[in-house]
Amino acid sequence: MATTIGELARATGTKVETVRYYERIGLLPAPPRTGGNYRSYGAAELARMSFIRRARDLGFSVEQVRALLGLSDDKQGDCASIDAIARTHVAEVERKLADLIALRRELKAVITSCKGGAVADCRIIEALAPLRG
Amino acid sequence: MATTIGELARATGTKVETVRYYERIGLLPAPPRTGGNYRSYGAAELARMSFIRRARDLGFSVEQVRALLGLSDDKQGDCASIDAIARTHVAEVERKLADLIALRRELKAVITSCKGGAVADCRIIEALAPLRG
DNA sequence: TATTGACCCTGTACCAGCTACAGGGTCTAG
DNA sequence: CTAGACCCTGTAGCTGGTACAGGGTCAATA
Repeated sequence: MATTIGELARATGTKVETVRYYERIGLLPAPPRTGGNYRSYGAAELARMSFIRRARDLGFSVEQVRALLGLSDDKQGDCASIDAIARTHVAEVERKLADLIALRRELKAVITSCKGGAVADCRIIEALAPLRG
Repeated sequence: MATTIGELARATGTKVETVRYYERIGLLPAPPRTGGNYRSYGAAELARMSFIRRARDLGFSVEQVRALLGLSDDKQGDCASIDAIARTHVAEVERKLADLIALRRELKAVITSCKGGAVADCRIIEALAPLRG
């Protein structure tokens, strides 16, 4: 049943160093050790690590994951706080999305019509340095 | 004509510490100093700082900005390398954009239908912890 | 003239979220 | 019995700044 840190990492698609890092910052509890001082993980840690990994993949910050874990441990608690964290996060994602779309538009405007001439006539450089234009 | 670091920062929409940081990492040359050891900037530095600021705003990395500055200093050089950097960057932006769109789709799937019940029945937590489902 | 307050200086430490060593120990297969 | 894959701790590095601490300078005002 018990797995090593390497197996846990492989099973959750993380790196060994990352698992140790999560332990250090208190996301993952310190597991028992074997005689040779190896970390020995059970099913609960595997589930917790999967949860962390999935939440991180979805872009939740480490602090948001910490909050989600704390809230999810309290089974009697109210789902509303969890919902609030998720909605805050989706709002952040939508803001970033809007920023990137604006950025792409500007970048494309800058890039148009470089015909490979000399730098002195480069439109990209011109577009980047409005004070010289 | 000569401006202080504070004026340069205000004129380019940066912070004083950031200007000093750019000098430290070699993006902006170290300017002459006044008798009181204050940095004294001229028009060239202002133009360079504007360029840096605009390129950073457009999401170019510091190393990309460094390369663009190096290339743009060589007026006889070929515009093609500049074009390549810009196209690489726009490709990165489009990749990030696609990632964020996928992320938003997944997040929204996770969020649907939280009715404010107990955490034990929270669909968000369920969606995040596939191993428990 | 003295003193405030806004500005400037250097140097260092800190943020997120890992990642990459260095310099060891342990375990397993051949 | 030895090679190699794995594990351990601890520390330093990455990006792109930001935030002090502990001072110095300069212009205006009382």
